[in-house]
Amino acid sequence: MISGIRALFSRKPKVVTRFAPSPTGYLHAGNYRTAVFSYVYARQNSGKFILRIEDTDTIRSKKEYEDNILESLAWLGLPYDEIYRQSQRGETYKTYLEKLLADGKAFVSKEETGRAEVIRFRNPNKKVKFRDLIRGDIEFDTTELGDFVIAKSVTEPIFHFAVVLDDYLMGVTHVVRGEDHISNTPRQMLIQEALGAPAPIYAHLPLVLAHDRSKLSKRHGAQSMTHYRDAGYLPEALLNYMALLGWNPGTEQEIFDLGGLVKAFDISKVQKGGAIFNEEKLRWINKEHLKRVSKTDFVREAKARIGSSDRARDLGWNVTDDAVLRIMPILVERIDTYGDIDKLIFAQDLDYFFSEPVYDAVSLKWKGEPDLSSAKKHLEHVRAALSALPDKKWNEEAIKAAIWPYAEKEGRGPVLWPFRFALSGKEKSPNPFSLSAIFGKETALKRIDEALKKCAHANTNQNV
RNA sequence: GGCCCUAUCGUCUAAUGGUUAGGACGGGAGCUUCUCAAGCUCUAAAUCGGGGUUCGAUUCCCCGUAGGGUCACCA
Repeated sequence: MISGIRALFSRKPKVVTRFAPSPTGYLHAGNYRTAVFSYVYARQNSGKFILRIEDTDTIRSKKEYEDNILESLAWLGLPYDEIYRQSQRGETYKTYLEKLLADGKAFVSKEETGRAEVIRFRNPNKKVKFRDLIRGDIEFDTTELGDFVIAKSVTEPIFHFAVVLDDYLMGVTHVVRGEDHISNTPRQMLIQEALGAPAPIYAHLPLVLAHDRSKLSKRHGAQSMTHYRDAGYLPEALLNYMALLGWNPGTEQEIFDLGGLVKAFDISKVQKGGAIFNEEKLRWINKEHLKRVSKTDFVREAKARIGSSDRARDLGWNVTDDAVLRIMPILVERIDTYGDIDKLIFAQDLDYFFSEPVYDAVSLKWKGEPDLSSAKKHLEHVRAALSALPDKKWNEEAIKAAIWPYAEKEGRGPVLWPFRFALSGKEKSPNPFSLSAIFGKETALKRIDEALKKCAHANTNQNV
């Protein structure tokens, strides 16, 4: 009773998970997904999420990698409640290592290779079993492990020892990690027992695979998360995609935000087999999230990309918030990621929004027509119809209504092609009604006038 | 090789002892406002093999096979 009340007041979370990357490489899809599942599991149980930098390998650990991991997690929106670095916990490891030595549960061993002395664990040689949240019961015979090494010296613990002690001391209740750790689990449980620590609940996630079905790793097919950021992916799309890789809600819903994920996630429904990372699907999910991005966010990002492009500089574009906002619908339907905006710019598909089109008069000619007389006639009609349209009715629907009956009568191609070409100067572009609406009446009419001038000019030249 | 894990369309997956084995991405075809994009509709595409158990197995069991992981004084 009393202890129950005390527990109530100490507000100790009943679930504590951790993400424990070693800073020996950038954060990539494989370890990111482990972080996602670990984080979501903690959140949905009102638990605590710990970030622990496992930098006991002083030779391979690098500050730049730690920075990359922290930066990626911040961008992806997975805040941790506590952070630890194993390199700062030397005293703690020393204390417990000495205790194990004193208890005879570990011993200093003379070596023939490597360094002269290391600390080995005295293996009780027994069977250990545990119930994995994802895979069910797993049993190992630890005899084959021998007296394995747990530290190079009392001040230099290695992975297995540091992990077990830290999880114990930090109160980690659920260890969510990759399947590649399944075979590490028995020896870690042996260390727990020697330390008198309770065994946490394990959940071994299936691996994220490269295209050849081998484990995704830094040197094998994995891109850093910051790479996806720089390529213009949305963090919420990465979160959504990675959550779906190895898990699904059992419904047909595929688009989730973090809150939805926390609600729907069920660790027992996590897949057992590994899953290949598929960028095509990621792109699709990114587009779905892009459609939901606020105008403000979209304009900020798109404006930055367009404004800083070589094309904008070379052609002297005036890239304003308003201009970007007007072309937002066109952009959204043409891109999967913000990075695709750069491709549109490079392909010169945005030129006509920011500068006057450049083209030859002959391009105005609809296919199969002998000369520009038809184009000229239709453009004149279109110009008159548009010019008669009041300013306040200058929107896509009204513009279409003003032109459509005429196009139906005269032929859509012969009318619409020169109309659109006059506005964009491109073989491929959005339809002339959208373009007119975006450009505004003055610019639209001016461009048609320019096209008409080209027609006249071409005819004159022909006559001479 | 030892130990461990896994096995449904190309990919991510749903279903569960009884379904025409469902969805999504990608592919193909068609429709839509000239071109493009987007959208919509349709379509091809899967239960690794062999034994059981069962009236009936994709589902349960066994054996193969395949793939993966792990066997460090890395994590």
